[in-house]
Amino acid sequence: MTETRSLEPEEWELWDTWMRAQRLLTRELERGLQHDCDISKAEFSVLVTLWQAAGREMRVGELSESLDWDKSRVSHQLTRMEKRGFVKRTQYGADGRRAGIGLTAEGRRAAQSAILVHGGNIRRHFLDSLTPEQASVIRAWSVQAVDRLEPRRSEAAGDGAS
Amino acid sequence: MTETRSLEPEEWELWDTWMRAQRLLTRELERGLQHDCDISKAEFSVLVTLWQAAGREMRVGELSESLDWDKSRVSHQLTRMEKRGFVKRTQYGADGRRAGIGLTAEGRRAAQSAILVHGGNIRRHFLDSLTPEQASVIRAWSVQAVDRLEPRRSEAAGDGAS
DNA sequence: AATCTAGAGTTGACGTGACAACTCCCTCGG
DNA sequence: CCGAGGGAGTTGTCACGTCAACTCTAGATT
Repeated sequence: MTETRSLEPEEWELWDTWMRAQRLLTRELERGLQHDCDISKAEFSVLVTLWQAAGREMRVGELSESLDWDKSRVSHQLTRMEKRGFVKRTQYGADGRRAGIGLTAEGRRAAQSAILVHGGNIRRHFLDSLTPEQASVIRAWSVQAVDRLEPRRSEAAGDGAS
Repeated sequence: MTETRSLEPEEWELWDTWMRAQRLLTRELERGLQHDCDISKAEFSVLVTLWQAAGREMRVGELSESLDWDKSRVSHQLTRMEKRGFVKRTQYGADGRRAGIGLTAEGRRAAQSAILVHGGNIRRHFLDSLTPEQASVIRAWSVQAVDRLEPRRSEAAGDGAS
């Protein structure tokens, strides 16, 4: 105990700088999203996921699984987005109350435009700042970290290429 | 504009995986902090910053600058932490109302223990997962990103070492 | 069939974070 | 002396995120 020493200054500095870089980058991107598309990062995530479902309605559980969000978080987010008119909850079965989630016309419009704009921002702020070597190291570390930290989804991660 | 093409699938996948890794890692660390030390990441940040001031009282503006947080965010956080008994606001001048911020005894205790425990968690979950090459690439990218995204603080980053 | 239970979804409470409006005091210019 | 302006902090509001408690339905048990 007395000499756990926690972290060496240089270790702490690596951690701190890395965290700071992430925070700055995500903040910048979120600001861009808000400014250019008037939607939040959370809204973007939901829009993209539903967009990728290509018109098919999703269930809350599917969204939750796919986004790796708590179900209640998804529910709260859907409530907010329903108020904004981006998504609608529909009845699933004939009698039951299970909700299917679909994009409204406005949701589709917002999703399409946001994907373009935000994609461009990601390229400008992140991808273009990486040397090929950095890209490959970061990719490798990320895959390894996700693998280690995310028990399920070990296979079928959906990464298709390479 | 018409053919921005947004992102290639492989670019998108790099971005997505990286974000996912970050999210998983920070979630894990935050859970550890909450579970082991019963404090949040935000509380930890404030405690550490005040701890590093070694007893000297700080001003809200200094905290805000040092954490790179909005001043109102600092103020809200201090209100909550004052309620929990971690910090206290003291009068600064003889007559004025400028507040100095200091740790309470309980705040000092919490800070000390959290720095140890959390440091260990950072090592286990992050530092130990890095090869030397990954560490150096990530360090380089982070420095470069912070430099690009954080106009002020170009020099005198305040972390002491190198 | 009556009930138990597991799963899906919702709700409420609360901490977190961003932004804008506000207060207070101090200083500067008339 | 008075009022304009500005810096430091605070407060309000709203969106986001987590946890625990709740509701409702359907399938399982008896």
